[in-house]
Amino acid sequence: MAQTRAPRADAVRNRKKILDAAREQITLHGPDAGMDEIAAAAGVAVGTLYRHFPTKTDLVAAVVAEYTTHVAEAAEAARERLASGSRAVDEISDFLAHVTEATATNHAVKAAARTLGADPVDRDAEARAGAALAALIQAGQADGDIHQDVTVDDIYLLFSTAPTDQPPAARARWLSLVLTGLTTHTRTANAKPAS
Amino acid sequence: MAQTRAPRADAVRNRKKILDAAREQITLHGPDAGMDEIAAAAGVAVGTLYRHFPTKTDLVAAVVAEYTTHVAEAAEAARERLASGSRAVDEISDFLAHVTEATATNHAVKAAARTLGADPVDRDAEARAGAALAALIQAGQADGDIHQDVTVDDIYLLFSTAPTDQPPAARARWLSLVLTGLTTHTRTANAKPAS
DNA sequence: GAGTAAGATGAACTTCGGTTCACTATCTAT
DNA sequence: ATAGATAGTGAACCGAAGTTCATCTTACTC
Repeated sequence: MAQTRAPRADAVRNRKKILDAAREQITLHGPDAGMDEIAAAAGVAVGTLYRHFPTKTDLVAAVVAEYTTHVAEAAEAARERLASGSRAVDEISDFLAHVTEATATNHAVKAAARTLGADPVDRDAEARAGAALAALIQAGQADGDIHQDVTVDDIYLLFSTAPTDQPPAARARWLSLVLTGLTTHTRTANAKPAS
Repeated sequence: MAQTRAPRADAVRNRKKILDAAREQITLHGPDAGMDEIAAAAGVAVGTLYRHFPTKTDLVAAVVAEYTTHVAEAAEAARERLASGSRAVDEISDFLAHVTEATATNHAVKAAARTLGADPVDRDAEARAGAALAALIQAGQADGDIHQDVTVDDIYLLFSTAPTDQPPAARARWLSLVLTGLTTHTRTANAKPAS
């Protein structure tokens, strides 16, 4: 049952070009980025775009999936680092800072995803991220740095609303305020974690 | 220079009907709510709608303005209550809970405002809300309930991203988490303020 | 190096929703 | 009661953006 033969080389190349262009254009011009614009940016005709992604919704979903995978990998990397003796709170702080940044960049992309139908998020990647995050939280609680009642859902809840269209300074402040609610540290301690 | 004579009675009536219908339809069907739909819901023809609001953006802006005014009034009412001996933290908590609720309801409206051009927010109402909020924060800090470094901008920053499409329980949890970052209280104290 | 299936092209089509405007109805000042 | 401005009506207009498809190209197979 090995029927579907390998995709053509140029098809693979184009798929990547389209995905990159889509991310870039949507980030730049918001959900209003037209299929024509994206195609042009990718150096491809509209028809090609539709061969790879039958609908605009599918295209955006694919872009979001890339992002989700990225977050999952970051979470798992943070957990790995625990083995090297790093402190869980610090890893969580860094991870969340990273996610906040990434989310800010992908602001428009996620907005576009909402505008169309919020879609089949990559369940697998989401699960991996959740597992890694749970381990980090547990470690942090064992250290006495994270409030006992904090759950993975809390993190999701807070970061699903991370400010995206604010300047970097505001985003940093937001992160600081939110972390105060999760950790047992005072605000200054958050800003300058023991090195 | 008293030239513009009083608007006709039916015009005033229709304006209100349109505003109500717009809020309702946008809340219901999101930013996609068509001008035709809104007009129909208001029991009016499209043309009438355009007489009152030359563009869809203007219409949405007007709806948002109503909301802003509402928030400003709530903030001022909270400040008034300080005179009656109520505690500032509690007033702030209640106010923020109220805003979170109101924002959840107006979720789609604000989304619509973004989709079109984020607009001339009612500067006056915003200023009034800011002044009232500043007074509340100051009082809370004097009581020792609110962290010294908290500012009005912090509140704006946090609540500009209040979760809107989450179920009530999640919104309550979110509020609790965020308040922990603002007050000197522990989480349980927030949930059950001294009566 | 043919032959052929997979892929690419882009002009044209369709849909959809905001907006217009010539016309009619209604209110209000005299 | 009447005039005339003010407001309301809704079919038609228009442009934008997603999507299709008949045709041409190109990469892989034997």
